[in-house]
Amino acid sequence: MPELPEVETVRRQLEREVVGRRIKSVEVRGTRTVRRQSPEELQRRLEGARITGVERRGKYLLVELDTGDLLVIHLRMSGQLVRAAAKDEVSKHTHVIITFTQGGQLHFVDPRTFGELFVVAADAIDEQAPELAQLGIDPVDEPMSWTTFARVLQAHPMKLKAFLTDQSLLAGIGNIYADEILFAAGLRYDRMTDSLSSQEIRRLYRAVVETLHEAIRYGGSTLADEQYVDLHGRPGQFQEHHHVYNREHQPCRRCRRNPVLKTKFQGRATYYCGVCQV
DNA sequence: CGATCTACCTGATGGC
DNA sequence: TGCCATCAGGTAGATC
Repeated sequence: MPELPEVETVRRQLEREVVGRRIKSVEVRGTRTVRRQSPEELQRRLEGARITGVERRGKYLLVELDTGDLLVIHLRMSGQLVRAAAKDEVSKHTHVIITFTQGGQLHFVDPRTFGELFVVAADAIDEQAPELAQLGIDPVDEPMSWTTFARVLQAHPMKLKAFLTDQSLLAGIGNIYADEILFAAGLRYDRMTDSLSSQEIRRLYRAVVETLHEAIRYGGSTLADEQYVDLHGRPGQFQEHHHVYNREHQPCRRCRRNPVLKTKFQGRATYYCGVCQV
């Protein structure tokens, strides 16, 4: 589900909706969502804390607390953060309910239960959450020059889609946006990183930055299963602007003649135009 | 070291 | 209808 644009959409909404609020109580249901520490520890460290900010690194959300702790949230495939009222009915797959002292709740909903919440001390995050320390450059949060991009690209010979989705090199790009970025750059998913001309490197760099920002502008992508909705339960709109993802057999939006092709790469569906991408 | 697979889950969909 | 296989935005860990 959520990749950088969806997580960033939720981050911006959280910034408006929950910063300044104090956590009154935390209810953990089920055993999978809070698995790195006991639910009791998570509750103890959250209850009474005031939220001071919401940051994002790649696909991770970092909710900053006035206690010096961070609430780290990863939505994985099917996680959602949804605002709710105490009187609202709690859906079947709601695994964590955070209630604020001023009223209102935040629900963590996740049918597939791959998503995760945990609390760490902000100053111990690198030791206690090594997966965060390993993240590469976030192309939206940490704008980089195209020469920096080129250096990272050329230092790691691999196929372009593997490069784009490697969270330790660039943080935040997943299966949808890798395909959309490669289409925008006019490059095939299986081109090698070290085979690109400097013009192609610049095209890819521009495509990374522009595609992600454009997707954020449209509130991210929601597919037919509606696994991604924003804080207010609303779907994104960027799927209407996809050029290749989920468009197998439909005409390429650039050349308007050739059908979008679908193949499998690294076990994932991969969409591309066999003519416009070289 | 990289690549390839498998596991973690529920639910939707399509073929028979 | 039902049953079974396949697939879905992600990532970590095992194995080769």
